[in-house]
Amino acid sequence: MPYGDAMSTRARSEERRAEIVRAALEVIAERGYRGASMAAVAERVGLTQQGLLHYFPTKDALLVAVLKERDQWDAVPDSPWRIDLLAALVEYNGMRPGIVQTFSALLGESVTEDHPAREYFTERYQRVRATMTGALRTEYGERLPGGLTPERAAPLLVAVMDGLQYQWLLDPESVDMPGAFRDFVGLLGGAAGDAAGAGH
Amino acid sequence: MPYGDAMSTRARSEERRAEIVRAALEVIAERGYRGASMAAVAERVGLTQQGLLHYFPTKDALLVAVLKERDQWDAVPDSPWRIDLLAALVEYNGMRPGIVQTFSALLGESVTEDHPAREYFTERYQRVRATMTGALRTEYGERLPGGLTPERAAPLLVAVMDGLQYQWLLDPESVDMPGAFRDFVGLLGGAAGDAAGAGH
DNA sequence: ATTATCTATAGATCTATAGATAATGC
DNA sequence: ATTATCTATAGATCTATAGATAATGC
Repeated sequence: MPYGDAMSTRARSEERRAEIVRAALEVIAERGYRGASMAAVAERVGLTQQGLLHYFPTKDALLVAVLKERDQWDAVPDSPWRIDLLAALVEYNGMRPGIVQTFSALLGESVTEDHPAREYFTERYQRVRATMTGALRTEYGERLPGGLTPERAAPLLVAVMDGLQYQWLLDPESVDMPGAFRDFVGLLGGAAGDAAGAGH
Repeated sequence: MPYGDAMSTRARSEERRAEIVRAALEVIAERGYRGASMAAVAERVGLTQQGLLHYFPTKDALLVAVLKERDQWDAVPDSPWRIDLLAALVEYNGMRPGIVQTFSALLGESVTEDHPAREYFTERYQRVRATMTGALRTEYGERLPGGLTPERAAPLLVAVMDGLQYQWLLDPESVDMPGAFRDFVGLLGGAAGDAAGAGH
């Protein structure tokens, strides 16, 4: 029994799959999806390209697994998200540039034609905007600063998260991603500081 | 004289180059940079791939020309930008999804390793954040809502612009990019509406 | 002379299929 | 039987080089 334990074939297979998905996340972070080759992923787990195809019969099948992984990752339940949890998530993301890079690269590619992740991101954003709308309403009620409603603030919240990721990935020294995100939350909360132009 | 006019060889050459760069913008919008082939660009201007290499001897050389084009495009002079001009730019961008898609795809790819546009975007963002800081200071002075300074608001402004582009490209029906951007500007200006949680 | 293009082609990759071999689990 | 891998390989691409041909501009 070369594995030295009682793991079933099925369990070992699942573990191998997970290992492959992790490798794929890395390779996509480095080269994007279109630039990632099955051979590069295979090599990273010590398989030949054809051995990898035993687990994921096409490149797209592997991408699907990667995207599923993401959904579990920062598993935003459709239910209640709190804004302070969001800030904590951004803080946490600041400690794992690899994952952030994988999905920022995928998001960027996804706007190109026929990209296999396009539908995934489109639907994900609809869902996330709805979730954020709910979180904002719970936290701040119906009226936000600037005369905004939760519906109108939600896309901004999402945009800030994504946009900051690009600036931070390109230049982590110059951009304090979690700090900037808290700044934005403060803006929505109408926190301290002055109203516009008041002081000087 | 097959061209029927007095255009010099040099001028015709320049025109051909411009034509090629336009084609490259399209192909990159459709497939990203890594996914774009020189042959696809060549075909679009009615050349063979090798004919194209006469004008741009490598794929990277063509990318450099594309990025230069961009700098002229929304030529943000290092000098004064006004916030209302920014809003107008976002409005204008809403009418040219092709260009937005080209550069959103490039930005996404640029975070991957050894991407030939990485340095370009890193430097561009440093410049743009500085420009925006100046514009915010001119417009709103030293104190912004939420206790922000122009320095801290600038990365948020940039992030909102980029992030909204992705949401809008993926789902133009659901996202009013220019409207959302104006919402954000209103937030910075401390416009109408209530302070946090005031009403309900 | 220089410029604009073309044909031919080398040399790398890439995805995916076919089919073999060995080990594992009923 | 099923699962895990491998070798071999077809069939597409891709970038880039070499070298020819024809037209343009001193």
